[in-house]
Amino acid sequence: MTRRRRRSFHPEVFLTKIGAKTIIVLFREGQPIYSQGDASKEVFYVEKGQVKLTVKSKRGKETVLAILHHGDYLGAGCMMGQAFCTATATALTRCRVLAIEQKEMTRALHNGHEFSDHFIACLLGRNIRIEEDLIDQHLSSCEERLARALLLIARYDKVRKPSTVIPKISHKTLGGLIRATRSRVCYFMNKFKKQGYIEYGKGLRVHSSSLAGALQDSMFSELRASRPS
Amino acid sequence: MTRRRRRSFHPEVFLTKIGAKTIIVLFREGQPIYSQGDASKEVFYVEKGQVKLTVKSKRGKETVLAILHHGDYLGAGCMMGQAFCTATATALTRCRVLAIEQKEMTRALHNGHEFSDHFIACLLGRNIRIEEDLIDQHLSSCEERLARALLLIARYDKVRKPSTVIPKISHKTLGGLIRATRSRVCYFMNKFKKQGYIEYGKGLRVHSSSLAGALQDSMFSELRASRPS
DNA sequence: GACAAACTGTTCACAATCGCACATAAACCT
DNA sequence: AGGTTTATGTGCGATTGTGAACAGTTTGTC
Repeated sequence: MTRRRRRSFHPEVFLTKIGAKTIIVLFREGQPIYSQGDASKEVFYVEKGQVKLTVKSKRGKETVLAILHHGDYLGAGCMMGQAFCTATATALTRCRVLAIEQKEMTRALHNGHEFSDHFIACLLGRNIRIEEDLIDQHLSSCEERLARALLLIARYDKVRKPSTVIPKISHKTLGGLIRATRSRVCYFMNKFKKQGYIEYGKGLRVHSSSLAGALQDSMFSELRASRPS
Repeated sequence: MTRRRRRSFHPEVFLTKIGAKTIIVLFREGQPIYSQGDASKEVFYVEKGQVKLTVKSKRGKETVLAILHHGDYLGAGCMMGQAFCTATATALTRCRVLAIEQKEMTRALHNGHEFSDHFIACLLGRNIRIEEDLIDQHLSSCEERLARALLLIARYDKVRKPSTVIPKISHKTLGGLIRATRSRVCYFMNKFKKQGYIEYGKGLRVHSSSLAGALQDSMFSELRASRPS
């Protein structure tokens, strides 16, 4: 499967080199980076940490669009002239984020092709990922979706094997992510726990190789092997 | 809302200008453009017509990922080094498609910034659209999803008002698109018909303004106004 | 430590949706 | 036309998922 390699390119370094105005912002756990409805005038690049993207409907229901990691861009909509943020971005962990004004971003994209290549690769990667999420929604059962979500979050952790620790992600958040109610998530989490796929209480540990068993004959059964960055 | 404007840029013209090897391919209604599992070595640009993107799971279930129109790119995964097509692309109508080899695509992206700007805009637009689809999956009812799907397909038709004709899209296809069974789609289609939102039998006509009423207090209630290209 | 707030575990009645089955109806060969 | 295939209309039992409730647990704060 295709995962982004060549982390040789560092936007921060490049942007500094060409003298682009950027600001490094640090966020504490739980702090909002931007909120749905805010004016959107800058793009954010996640250098470290995890970010939760949520959307809430008029009826008050809230859902989790994605969990983003280092190397992902946030709020790119403003590059298309979107005046307002369509989602809320919240730091799930301590985050180090690069804020880049739309103008500066455009300038960087026009300075050689190094940056535009990088940005295109990011967009393509994100594209592929959201499409997979959509496919998952359509073709997988609730249980499979949860398993996949856990595996995908786990793979972004520092400790690689045999089990990885996941930061604070509540059942409610997971429910929003996989389109299920909290009680449903709770039910399957305990099922996974009994089966020894995960353990929790004081941090969550995912045993990727065994949890991957839950995805055997679904799409995404290859999640076992691959690793990030 | 943001919809792609400035159709002033024509990939075909640009690619010819820089002497890139491209092939224009014509497809008949129902003809496959590429199939899930094929080697992916080229990107396709839809110049005219509508294309259905489908994915089928190991268990044999099939779902519709998207319906693409003129101005959309297909199979961009190969730009990220994906060796195989993850979906099947089928022409829904007569189509005029530009096939661009991956190498040529890269070359074009590095020739000035006109093309890379255009491509980035397309990717961003597609990104936004898939994200909306995902949000729709999470927050809307089956009935709302169907209404939205019909509105989105209708807006790409030539005849603009007051009602637009949609080409051959079966209930099964619609079901795949909105994550619902055929019988469910049939039920709501007849409900919409009774309410006078749509009419069909020998081609489908969508009365956008009234059908939009079904989306009043959902997200996407702005679908009424905007128009494509 | 004590209190409040947020998160977790579990249950249950009920609504939405699925997966069939069957009957037509329309479209497509030859 | 006749026969085949494909699409539509409709009903129904089985399944899945919802939403609300309530109790227990952890976390954060003063």
